[in-house]
Amino acid sequence: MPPDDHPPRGANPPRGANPPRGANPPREADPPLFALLNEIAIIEHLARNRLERVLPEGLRASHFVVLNHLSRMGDGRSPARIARAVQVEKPAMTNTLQKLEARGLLRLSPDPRDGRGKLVFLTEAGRAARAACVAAATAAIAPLAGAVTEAELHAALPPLRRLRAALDAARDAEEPTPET
Amino acid sequence: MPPDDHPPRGANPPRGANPPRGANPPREADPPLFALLNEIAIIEHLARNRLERVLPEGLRASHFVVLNHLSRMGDGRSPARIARAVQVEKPAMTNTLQKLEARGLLRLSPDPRDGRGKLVFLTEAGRAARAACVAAATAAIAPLAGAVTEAELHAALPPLRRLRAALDAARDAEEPTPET
DNA sequence: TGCATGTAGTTCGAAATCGAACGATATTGT
DNA sequence: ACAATATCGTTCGATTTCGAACTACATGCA
Repeated sequence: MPPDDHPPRGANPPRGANPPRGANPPREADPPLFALLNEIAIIEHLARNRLERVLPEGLRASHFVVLNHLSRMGDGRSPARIARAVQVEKPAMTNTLQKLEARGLLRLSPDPRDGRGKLVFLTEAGRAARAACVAAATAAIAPLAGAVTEAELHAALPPLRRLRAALDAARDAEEPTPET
Repeated sequence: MPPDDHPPRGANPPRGANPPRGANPPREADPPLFALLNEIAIIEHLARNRLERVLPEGLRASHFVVLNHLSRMGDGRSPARIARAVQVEKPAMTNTLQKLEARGLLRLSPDPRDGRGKLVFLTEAGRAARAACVAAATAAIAPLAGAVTEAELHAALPPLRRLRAALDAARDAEEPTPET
């Protein structure tokens, strides 16, 4: 969701000249939840760009997320489970895992308990790459520390977690289409 | 930036059996700013999916953002200016505007004051579509109102705006590579 | 047991986004 | 006036993402 701008007090419809039918003036502001999601969309976009700039060559944010997930939550998990956890669809996870395996950062083995399934394991190179990514990311967001206080972070996190949970719940409650 | 999961207290490395080399256990938690950006990434992802589900057929979040921007900030702006405001690259904006023009939601005319430029104007259908989108989006996020209080929203917004500004500034300060 | 249904991972096609590069026009400096 | 430089919108190629559909295997129920 590429983001919108914030509303400067007096927007400037191009003055002078008259383009076909003329420019129309601005309108009112957004409701607070709208504004919040807007800001979140912008931040996500900027943060992802910044992250991918400092990541090792060719590593994408989605790759880092998988490495980080496996490192933090433990590996030996199935692709489907990882996909659900990091909120991407299965084909995207297939693609991501193939790229990471081609780089030697993880290994896929068949699940001995489920003939359909696979299990994902980090290699040593994978753990090292994850550590390098974390270091790079940490350095990249260090300059932002001055913009927000620790207290604000701790205050903002719980509501955002609730918002996330509500969005998650709202999504799950969308499948049935009972007739009549 | 597809998101990571939150760390449940005792992660469960698949017990029983021994897959090739065995599953490795989880690690420690993330620093708060990390966690915040993580949460933001998840929320953005879920919110965008939810938004696109309720938008009129074929309309994407990026399209809505442009319609909303023009309606709120005033139209008669150049594509490049819109692109900067909503944080997408120029080719993406070209694509978005072409799609919207094909739908008759806006009109592109040459800039009388700049032979290179164009100016973007909303059509009546465009304003109507924007209103419909806003209504749909408002209805879509209504169920989330219970998850976060108005006070929390107002408390969370200023730090996020500062974070956004810091990210924006950090991005601009990345171009020069002065030698020696 | 046998069949229906569900899930795992993959393939396929469509769409969006980005970076790089290009022609056209503006602007700036000398 | 004229060259150097910057900006505008676009095209191109590569990459990612998604939804739908497919095969293979699991699980539940008669």
